[in-house]
Amino acid sequence: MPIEDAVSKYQQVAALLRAAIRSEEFEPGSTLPGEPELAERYGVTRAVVNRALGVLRSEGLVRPERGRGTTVNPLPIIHSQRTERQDKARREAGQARGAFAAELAALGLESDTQSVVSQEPAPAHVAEILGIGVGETVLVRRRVMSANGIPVMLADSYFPWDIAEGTQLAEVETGPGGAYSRLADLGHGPAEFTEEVTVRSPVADEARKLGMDIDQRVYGITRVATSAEGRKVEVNMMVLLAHQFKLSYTWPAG
Amino acid sequence: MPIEDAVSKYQQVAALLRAAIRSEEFEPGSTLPGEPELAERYGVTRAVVNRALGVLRSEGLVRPERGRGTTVNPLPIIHSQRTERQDKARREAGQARGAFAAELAALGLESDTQSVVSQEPAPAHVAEILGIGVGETVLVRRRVMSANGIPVMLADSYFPWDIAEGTQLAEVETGPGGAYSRLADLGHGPAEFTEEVTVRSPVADEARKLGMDIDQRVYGITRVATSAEGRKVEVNMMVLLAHQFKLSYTWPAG
DNA sequence: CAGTGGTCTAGACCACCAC
DNA sequence: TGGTGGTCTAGACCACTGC
Repeated sequence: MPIEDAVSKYQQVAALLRAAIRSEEFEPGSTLPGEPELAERYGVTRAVVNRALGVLRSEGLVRPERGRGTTVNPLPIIHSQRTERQDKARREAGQARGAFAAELAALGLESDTQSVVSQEPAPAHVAEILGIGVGETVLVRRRVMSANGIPVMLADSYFPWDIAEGTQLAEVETGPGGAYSRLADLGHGPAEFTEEVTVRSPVADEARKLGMDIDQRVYGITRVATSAEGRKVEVNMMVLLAHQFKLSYTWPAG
Repeated sequence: MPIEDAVSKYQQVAALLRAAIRSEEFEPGSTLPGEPELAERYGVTRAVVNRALGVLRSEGLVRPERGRGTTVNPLPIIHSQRTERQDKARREAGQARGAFAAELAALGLESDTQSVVSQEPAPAHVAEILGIGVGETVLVRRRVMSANGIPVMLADSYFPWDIAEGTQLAEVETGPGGAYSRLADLGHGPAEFTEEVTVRSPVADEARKLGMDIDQRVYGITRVATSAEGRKVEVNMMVLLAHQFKLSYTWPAG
């Protein structure tokens, strides 16, 4: 029995289970023994096991479900190349769906994107960035991206209405090269990108859409695309499961 | 009494306390009422209040301390301009301590950096990136950065020994413009940077150095600086309190 | 229906801090 | 020494799943 003092029991149980998962004693996608059995195995009460599993759950290692048991996260960490996405999208024009699909394919994962396009009044954050009035019309493209059927990312893009109106940006399929190629066709090709990254708890709506637990964390990423003329031509507000992504950025020395 | 069903009590208590903190009913730096008092106020047991505070603690909103009470996080979110740090450092050559100090000054915070320089065998990650053998000598600069006396960030920089040996890089004070200026003086000025960002639980050592709770999260950022000749001239492994930082990146369209 | 995990209570013991 | 938060037990009830 490796259960000692000085560190709390639930932390020790969490560490043991974490090690068992990392060593693939419990394989990705498999189901752990029930909490009562684990409690007996480690000589603690079920409350302690439950709390230990809560730690692993918050880290995204396991997903406990009432009635079904606790399963090990089947997905590997996705490496998202933030500064190469737009390039890739262009290079692969006509081929796959773009950067997200390519990044998943590199891991042997299936990708899926559900898109909804609509015309809406601009929310305050977006209006401020785009330099328009709150409530003025914008084009919104909302996407839910999944890996092997598991939703891992939300992305809501906002375009100024005077640019997007009546163009292919307002269609579900944006065509070869994606939205940035259409912006370029329209004379508003992005020349510079900015991303702001925070880590936070999900709001209820995000947790529901991503099928995640409230004690897990998300990246909130806001990307702004600026044209050569200095106009903000897109605001993309993304929400990613924090434990599921590695982000990488490359830039030249200033 | 706004305590209802459908959502768990501890989540409701957490939401009420979160709202009270955000509305500055409890000001930054102030101490909350004790758990027994909060339990009575909300009509729940102390266990529920304790768990609710655990939620806020994991979000970095409060810091409960045994014997002392629970205080509200006194620090605002620090906006870290990742792609402008090197520029700034050069611009302000001779003035303040560089990007970190400038970012804190913008928020009216005091900055402090504790540095230790040593000569060590290269750990595996670092050796692989620098293209040297594991255990070969590297110069290591370890820093603990604090805001208003509270440690918020660790940064360990590794330099190839053949570049750094006997230079000002091996001194505690790197001089005007910082380490990157010295690399440039030595003919190894960085031409490109890459940062990889993950979010994870802190290891015990990191949690101790940062005075944080184990259920909070850190950014793990690995920055690699590459010279014009394509040589990796620095690896900087950073650990930042995740709830305390917003990261921003700017880059030109490819 | 039996088994799962989620939550809560009541009570307890402890380490720690300030006085 | 009294108050703080951290943890644990024992037991209970519940929502949910799958048979």
